[in-house]
Amino acid sequence: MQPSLDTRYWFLRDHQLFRHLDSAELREICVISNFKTAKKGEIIYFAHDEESRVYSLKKGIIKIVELSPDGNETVKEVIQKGDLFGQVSLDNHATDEFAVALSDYVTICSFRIEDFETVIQKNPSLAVKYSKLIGLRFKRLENRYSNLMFKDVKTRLLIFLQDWAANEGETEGQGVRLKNYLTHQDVASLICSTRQTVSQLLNDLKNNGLIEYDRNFILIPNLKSLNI
Amino acid sequence: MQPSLDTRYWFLRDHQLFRHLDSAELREICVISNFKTAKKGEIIYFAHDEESRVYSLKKGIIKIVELSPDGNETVKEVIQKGDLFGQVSLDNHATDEFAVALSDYVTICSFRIEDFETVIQKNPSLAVKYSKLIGLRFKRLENRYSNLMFKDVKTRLLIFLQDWAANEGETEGQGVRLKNYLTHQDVASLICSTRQTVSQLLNDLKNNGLIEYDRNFILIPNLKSLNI
DNA sequence: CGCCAAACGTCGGCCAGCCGACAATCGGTT
DNA sequence: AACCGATTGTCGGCTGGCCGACGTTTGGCG
Repeated sequence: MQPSLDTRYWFLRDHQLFRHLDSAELREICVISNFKTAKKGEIIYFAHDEESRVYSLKKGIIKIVELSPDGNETVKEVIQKGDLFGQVSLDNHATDEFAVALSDYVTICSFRIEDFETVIQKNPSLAVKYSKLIGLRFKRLENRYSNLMFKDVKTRLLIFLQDWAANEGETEGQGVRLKNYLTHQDVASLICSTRQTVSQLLNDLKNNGLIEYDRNFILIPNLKSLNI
Repeated sequence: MQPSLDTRYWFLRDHQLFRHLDSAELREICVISNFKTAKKGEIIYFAHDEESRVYSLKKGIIKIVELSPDGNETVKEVIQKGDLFGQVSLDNHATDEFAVALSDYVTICSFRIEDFETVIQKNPSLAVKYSKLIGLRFKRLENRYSNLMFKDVKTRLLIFLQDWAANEGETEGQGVRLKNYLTHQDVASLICSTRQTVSQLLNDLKNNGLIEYDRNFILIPNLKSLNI
């Protein structure tokens, strides 16, 4: 089940958080780490049904989902390779989030938060890096919040597409191609709107020649023409 | 201008973040700290017009304000004694936030983020505490975000009042009394609504006997009757 | 290859709450 | 005590986009 210590070592070594550690420190972390794999559609964890953990995504794509008050699932975040998730605030509060694999071959690595704290205590520079990482996420969330306050749905969708393109787009000619692993419902949930509205807006964009898409990809022929 | 080292020492000693440090460590921090005072209405800092700093509010109440795209000021946060603000994410990105004193005798203490990082590096347990502090703020923001998505304005206002009462209310008989230092505009901005709507809703509550208020105070006779 | 659930497309009704407008009230100032 | 800017009270009109409804398309699976 668990990969060998050697494999773990190499997994961890290329994480931004651990890169600068020397090899003895890294081996120590290998011992407390825990790996899991999953394939598309699988639910990876329920935060509340085991001890609190910090997770890091090594491979694949997942979404963090929370059940909304009305029982529907809402997507809180899409996690990319290298991102941290789970109890990043290092407290023990239960949440009703869980993660869903959006691609095959998802690999995640986790630490009990107690262990993780110990590691931070021993490696102060890791602590600073970790603080900065959380700070960055804080800013991202602040940004989303401000978009939600000031921008209408159409603008939020355009911003979303641009961010997505910036992070994962592969340039194709003058444009950008995205692998489309999100449903309209997912997108709606991420930009705080509804499936119908997203569907409608995407088709508007398509009809105006600003994007092409189907279930598998989104192509933005000219990023700059997606004006906000 | 700056208070004596002794005064600083006592200021810092009762901060949750520094409480557990021994006195030598604390004295070191005193040296790199910087104090400022302000009175009601004064603007305390523009984040972008000096080097990046982390601030801590020692005394009084302030609001963190950002100019919204349309030029109006929006209140991002109300800061209480002991809270951290400024570049808590420890990066150097300029923001166009500033702080406004809402009470007289505001005292804040600040560190250059470079210095603050050094302190963290030297005190790993401080690092963990700091990470947790940011984590906590992250959760608070997440919570606001989720309210904004799922609750209507009336509910957001009720939640706001309950939080406010929980944090700063002085019990009075069966109820809670709040010092009202926020304008309707401030409240609107904090719960993402408009002045008019807040005004209207507060008067509805008043007419239904759920609260009493004027410009100086808000009295909630029975917290539980403020049902959500 | 046909079946079925999941995802997408499209329409119209509807309403929370934003917005402009203006009056009333307060509190600080000279 | 009269003045003035800031804050609050109140009214209607207007609309973004939510919501239910229903049909169509897709892709995975037996």
